[in-house]
Amino acid sequence: MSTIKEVCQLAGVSTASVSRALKNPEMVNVKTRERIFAAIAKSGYRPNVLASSVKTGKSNSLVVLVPNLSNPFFLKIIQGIEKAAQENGYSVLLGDTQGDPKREHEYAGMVLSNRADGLIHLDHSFPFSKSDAALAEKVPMVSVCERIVSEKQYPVIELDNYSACRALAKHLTSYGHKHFGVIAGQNESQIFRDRLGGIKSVLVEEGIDFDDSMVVGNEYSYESGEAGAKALLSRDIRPTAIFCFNDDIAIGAIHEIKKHGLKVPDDISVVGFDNIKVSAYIDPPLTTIDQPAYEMGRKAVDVVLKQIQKKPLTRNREIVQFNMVERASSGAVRS
Amino acid sequence: MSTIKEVCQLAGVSTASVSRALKNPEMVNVKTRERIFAAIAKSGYRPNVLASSVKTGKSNSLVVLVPNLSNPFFLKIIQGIEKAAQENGYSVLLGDTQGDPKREHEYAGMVLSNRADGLIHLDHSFPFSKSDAALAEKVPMVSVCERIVSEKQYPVIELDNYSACRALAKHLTSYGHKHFGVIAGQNESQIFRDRLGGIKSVLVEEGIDFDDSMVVGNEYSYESGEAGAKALLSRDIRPTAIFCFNDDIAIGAIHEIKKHGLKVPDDISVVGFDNIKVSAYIDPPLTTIDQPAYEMGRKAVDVVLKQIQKKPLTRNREIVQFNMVERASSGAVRS
DNA sequence: AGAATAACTGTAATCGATTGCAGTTATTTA
DNA sequence: TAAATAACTGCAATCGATTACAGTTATTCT
Repeated sequence: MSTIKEVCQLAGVSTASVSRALKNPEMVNVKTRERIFAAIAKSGYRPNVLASSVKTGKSNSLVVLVPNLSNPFFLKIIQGIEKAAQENGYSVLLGDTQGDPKREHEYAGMVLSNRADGLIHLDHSFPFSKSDAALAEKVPMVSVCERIVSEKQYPVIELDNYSACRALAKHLTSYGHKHFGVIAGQNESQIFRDRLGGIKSVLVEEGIDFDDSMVVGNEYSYESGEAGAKALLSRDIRPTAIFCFNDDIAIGAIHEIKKHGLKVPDDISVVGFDNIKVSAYIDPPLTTIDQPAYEMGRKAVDVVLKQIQKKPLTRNREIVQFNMVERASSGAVRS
Repeated sequence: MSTIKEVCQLAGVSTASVSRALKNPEMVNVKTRERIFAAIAKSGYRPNVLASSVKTGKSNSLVVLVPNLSNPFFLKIIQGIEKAAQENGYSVLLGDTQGDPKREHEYAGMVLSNRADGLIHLDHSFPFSKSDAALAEKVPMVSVCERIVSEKQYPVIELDNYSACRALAKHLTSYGHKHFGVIAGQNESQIFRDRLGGIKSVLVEEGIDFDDSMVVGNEYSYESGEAGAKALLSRDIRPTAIFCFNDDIAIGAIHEIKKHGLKVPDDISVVGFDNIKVSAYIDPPLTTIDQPAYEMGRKAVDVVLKQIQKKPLTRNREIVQFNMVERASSGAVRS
């Protein structure tokens, strides 16, 4: 690997000029500039970005914490993040935390050790360890989907989960459903409260009874969907419609329901959340809430970059639009 | 952000001792060490990893090039990479290339500019630009699934695609199928040749006619699966079994077949490749080849780390085991 | 033509670490 | 107890850049 010095030698100039030729070409005379570029080409010189980072104090990287890389919904967000980062000259450090606080601390620490300039978190946990909490105060950090629980209110890109679930609930009640089940994901999160709140608000309006024993599940996975459906099907009053808090859960639930010889939506309607791609391809195609995941990723980058550049944020919570996608997994209740 | 100097002041020692206390604790007396750690704790000091990287010449990062982040199979590989990297003190820089050579060059360039120490490529293209080719000679690089096309033979972690497809083909011929279709992914790759070769070898043995007009598709996606199935269904002699070169394609194909009012597997058997998680949950569950994606990711890290540490590689091609998973999407041909 | 200004370029300090070498103190050994 | 050795510790050079400042040359203005 050749360094800036070798380029100097070849071009007969100082390191300063080489550095300027690359960063601020207009500062150096066109003739010398050409000589420098020729030397760069000949030597195969590549600036050591780490060295420059030490001097400038900017690593031009963002670290992204993902609770679960298997979830295609997160992936779509990450794609958006990655693209936006790249367009802004940033690179993305990926941290698959599996929800493990130790791993979160480790990855979050990258911002403290100058490996990254900012942090995008796809979860609600405060990712720093208690001992790092003070240092974390001024760290550029955004969360997507979930609000981070901490004293300081970090910016968040989120959906109006309450309204989205109201839309789903209205959709189902309009079909005449009266008995509902819910298969949730993490049930200590704000998302959980918002979504369940949205559902309940509609049921109250419609005068439909609902109690929390019909809420099961605590993980966003196919398996949890299967287990949740199994549990709900064994109830005395079997629900005729099930809200699943993401599409993976819904896919698992549908699988289980069919295994019991029941039909979706004839016997039970199922709705999901996220609108991952495969949801349009399963049988029956899934009614769900479309979240603009890619856009959310891009927005997260915008926000964290603004923080890094110490530009003011117009707002601390960015609400993105949802869209209910009606497909064949939901239908009229069978009389 | 406090630096090593502040810790020195607090502890009353030189920078050398602080550095040693962190990297080689046994080199410094236990009493001073304690003083240093106390000072570190008090100041909230975090070593600047970039500064240390400049000195040591190691960034402790790997860059991973992914042609398509939406593919859950790649994700599983990435999970393996990420975990193994983390265990070895490396972090992962993610590059979603979308198969675009420009983006590949850009990400591959990270190794040349000291941002990363090695490169894991999930595709077959040579990721460096022609102008960087010379510099790339000694870059630690591995590919997973696909062999990189270049003069130099880079190590690869791959499956015995030929044998895997032979297994699928035997499975289908044993069910009496005689008319086959293939929906492929990229059809200039080694994978394509190996897989098609495997299928054909069995058909030849069984005396079954097959010609290349029954091979369609050029992308690993649901849409391509749909389009491919549509094309195959319109043929004069409709295939009774379709090989799909990944599970996404198979899912798209099944969707399309059902849309035509046909049944899987009664009318048409469909087999996939990869065994992504959702394949067990679709209807009918997919017969496919299980690839140990997570393990492949881990192995890729092993190999690239060996290259980085200039340890000898035992072999240049690591073949991992496949496993045919028989599910309900394949069955006897209807008489 | 001489002065003022603009346009380049180089010197050297700096970023925040790591590490070879030498110096100091403590511990063994004879 | 003196000499030899081991165990620490600090000085200062170094990694590969960036950049304030000053110095030099070229251009413009009166």
